[in-house]
Amino acid sequence: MAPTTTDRSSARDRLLAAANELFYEEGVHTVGIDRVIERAGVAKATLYSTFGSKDELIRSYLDSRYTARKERISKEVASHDTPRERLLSVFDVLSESISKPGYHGCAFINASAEADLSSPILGVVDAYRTWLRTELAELADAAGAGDPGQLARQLMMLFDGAGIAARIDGYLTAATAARATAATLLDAAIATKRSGPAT
Amino acid sequence: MAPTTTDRSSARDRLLAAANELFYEEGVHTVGIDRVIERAGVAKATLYSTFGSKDELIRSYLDSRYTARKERISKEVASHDTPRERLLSVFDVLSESISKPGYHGCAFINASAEADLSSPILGVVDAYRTWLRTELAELADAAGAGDPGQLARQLMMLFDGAGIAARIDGYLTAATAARATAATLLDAAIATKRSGPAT
DNA sequence: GCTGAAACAGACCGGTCTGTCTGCTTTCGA
DNA sequence: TCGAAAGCAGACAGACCGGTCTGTTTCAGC
Repeated sequence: MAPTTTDRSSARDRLLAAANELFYEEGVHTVGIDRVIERAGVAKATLYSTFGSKDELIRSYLDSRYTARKERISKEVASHDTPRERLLSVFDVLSESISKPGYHGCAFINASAEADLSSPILGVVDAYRTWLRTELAELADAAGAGDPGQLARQLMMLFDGAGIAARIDGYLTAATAARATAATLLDAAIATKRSGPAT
Repeated sequence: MAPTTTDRSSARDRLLAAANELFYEEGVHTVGIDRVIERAGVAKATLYSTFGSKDELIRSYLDSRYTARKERISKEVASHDTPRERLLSVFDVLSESISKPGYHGCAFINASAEADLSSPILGVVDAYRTWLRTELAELADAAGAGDPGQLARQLMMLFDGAGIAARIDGYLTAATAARATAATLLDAAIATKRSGPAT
């Protein structure tokens, strides 16, 4: 039964792998179905019997990236002990992504820039961003930030901004700079807690 | 001669206005030529005799936004006296943009997400971002930052990140939050100057 | 009033897109 | 061994794309 499972899922997996490469590198709108099935070595009919539509393939592609990223970040966070290091380590994952050859920015930001307002992919984008923001807020709380939600928003801006700078400006150490900046903001957030909120 | 000038430039201006609305709201790749000329009330041949290609129309659209934004930011900066307020006022322009109905993120970030690597629009995007970064660095220097270039990079990340959060998360006060965060980073950068760079 | 430049409307072309459908081949469980 | 299921290749339909071209209308300057 293992071979059966392998065979049955291989078409789907190969399609997702091909979509992951092509959609991420060139954009979901630019890449046509024909190029995806060609790279996957799969018939067009198989794609449509498996996913039903291109939109659903795109959604699945983003969903698989969401799952992978969630696991990667969770694993990195879990590998550190102090609350401070756990919070800042999220930026280490970004550093890793950026340093990989072929980095082309945040897949979710890119996809949402191409999608129209009614696209089903926005649900996945929202799920990813909500998860990350919540995670950052929890880590910020554990690290002693005065207003964890506010710090999480600030770190999200740094996180997204670093990805943009790396992609567009070729600022390859953006994530390292963002991490250092995050440390500064964390210090300020802790100081706020000690002295009480200003105003 | 005034009427002549008006007539001659009106076709071009109407095309740019239509492109500005449609390309910005729905993406340069999604919107076809036919919809642009329909909204502009211009014949297709006129578009091609004026701009030569869709790519060049897109480039001109971004260029006009670049010019307008440069003027808007310069004007806002000039309206303040203290170096600190001049630096932070850049985020007030972002606040203004976000609060306008139909805000759809940074046009340059969106366009670059849709473009392939050889697209002529990347030149405009790069020109805009280089200008903004340089401007921020000069303002940071005047405000007494220890490392103006570094602070400018940090503020760029906040600036871009706030636009992303506003567009995707509907975080409408992102620019206000980014401005406050920028003030924190400015304070830290000034403190660094006083005490000398930390290692 | 006439001329010529410019903008108009819209047909048209080649190409590409998503999605469907028809055979042919392979595979695998009973 | 056999038959159902799944995958393969590729033709096909219908829509839409960017871009070209033809013919008509408008209007400023002489």
